[in-house]
Amino acid sequence: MNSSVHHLFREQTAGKKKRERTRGALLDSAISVFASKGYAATKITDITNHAELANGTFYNYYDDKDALLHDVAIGLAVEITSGIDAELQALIHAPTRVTLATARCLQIARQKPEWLRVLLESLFVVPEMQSAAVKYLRQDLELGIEQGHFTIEINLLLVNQILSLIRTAAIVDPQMSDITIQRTCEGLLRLLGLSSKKSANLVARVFKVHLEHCDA
Amino acid sequence: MNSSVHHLFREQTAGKKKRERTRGALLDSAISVFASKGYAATKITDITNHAELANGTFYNYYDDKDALLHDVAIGLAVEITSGIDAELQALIHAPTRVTLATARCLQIARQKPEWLRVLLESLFVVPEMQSAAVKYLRQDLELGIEQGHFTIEINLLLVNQILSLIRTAAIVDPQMSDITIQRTCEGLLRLLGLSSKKSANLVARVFKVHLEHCDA
DNA sequence: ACAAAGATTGAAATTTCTCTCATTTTTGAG
DNA sequence: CTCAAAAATGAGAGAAATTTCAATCTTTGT
Repeated sequence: MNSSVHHLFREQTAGKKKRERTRGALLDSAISVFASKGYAATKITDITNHAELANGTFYNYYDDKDALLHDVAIGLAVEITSGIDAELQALIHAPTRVTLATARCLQIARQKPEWLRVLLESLFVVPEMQSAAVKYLRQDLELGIEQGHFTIEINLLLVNQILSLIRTAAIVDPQMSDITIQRTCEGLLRLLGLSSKKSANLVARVFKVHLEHCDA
Repeated sequence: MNSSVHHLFREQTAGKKKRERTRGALLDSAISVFASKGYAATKITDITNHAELANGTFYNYYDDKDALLHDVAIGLAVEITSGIDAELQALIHAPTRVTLATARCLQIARQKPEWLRVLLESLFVVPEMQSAAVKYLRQDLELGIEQGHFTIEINLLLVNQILSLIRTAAIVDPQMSDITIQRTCEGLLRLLGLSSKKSANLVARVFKVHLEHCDA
């Protein structure tokens, strides 16, 4: 049906024993089904059908849907952040770091729309997702304040406001066009205290330098 | 159990015929139950029990939960916006209008936490809520651009970003303390292009002039 | 006060999932 | 290839909701 569907977990478990491969199939199917029907509306049999497994097989691996979402979310988070983290290594300018991280995150959402949708749902079901996101962000925010770029106070509300801008992009424009990514980055920088002009300039520059060969 | 529960719809239908009064009871109970258990987890019988009606009575009024949420959301939206709208009549300074509207909206969320929680859930189930919110906001955004205060481009993404800041306040701080309201207003103004300093000053001023006798 | 229309009731049929487990099939180490 | 262990199966019991509807009660206009 959709040749662009990715199989993160099946790839990760390709060479391993049957048990791990089946688990991978369940996790990949969970991503597809959670993304298309929403977590709440998903039934266990939706997932096992999609994975072409018997309904009972699910219970050899997980106690319930929540436990499955937990593993899916952790897996996705590790996959996404490890790549972005590596790319940011050399960057010391906090606004650039934040912009690039956000843009990369949203670009992944374009290539793999299901991933971000599932991750965003997991924020409210898997508590450790929230705190992991907060931890990552806070470092760059502190850096930006030290550097004098961000003229705001760091608090839990602000961090959640930032996450909500990313969430909003995914909801308003599931296709995640370049313009949506840029506007989201600009909005984020304005939220952190940069002027409209500086935000627009920085986003333009970051796209030119780091993202020009990555268009949809 | 909770003397602070409001009965918007029962009040609205007090003098009317039985049919309308029962509908009002269902709507008020729906607000309570949706807010306390969440929309997805709410069963029809939760609502009829809360309204002290037989389970079958629900089906004399609505086909399903969605139809009920629709009526609840419309009713709440009208109630909230009409009050705020009246207060904003005389104000012509767009940033002040936006700040005051946001602050009032969040103050209502403090007094009637159930209302905002239900409204926010409805944004993704009742499509016309989204467009109604957009219509209201857009006027003030255009005004602010004309006045030279907002240095942004109006688009669907921006409007949803604004709504998401309000949503975030409700999620992060359900108590809706004054500090959360202020930070949300400030973040909103920064998102619209005001500097951190101007945002903080304006919010302080608006709270002093319009909101000083309204503390929790 | 009366009766027809309108509204409510709650037991029971129906639907929809979850979860178990005895049985069958597959796997992979020797 | 063999066979014990591992994994998968899917029918069905059980739990939890939804929905229907014939019977009953309440309202309201006259």
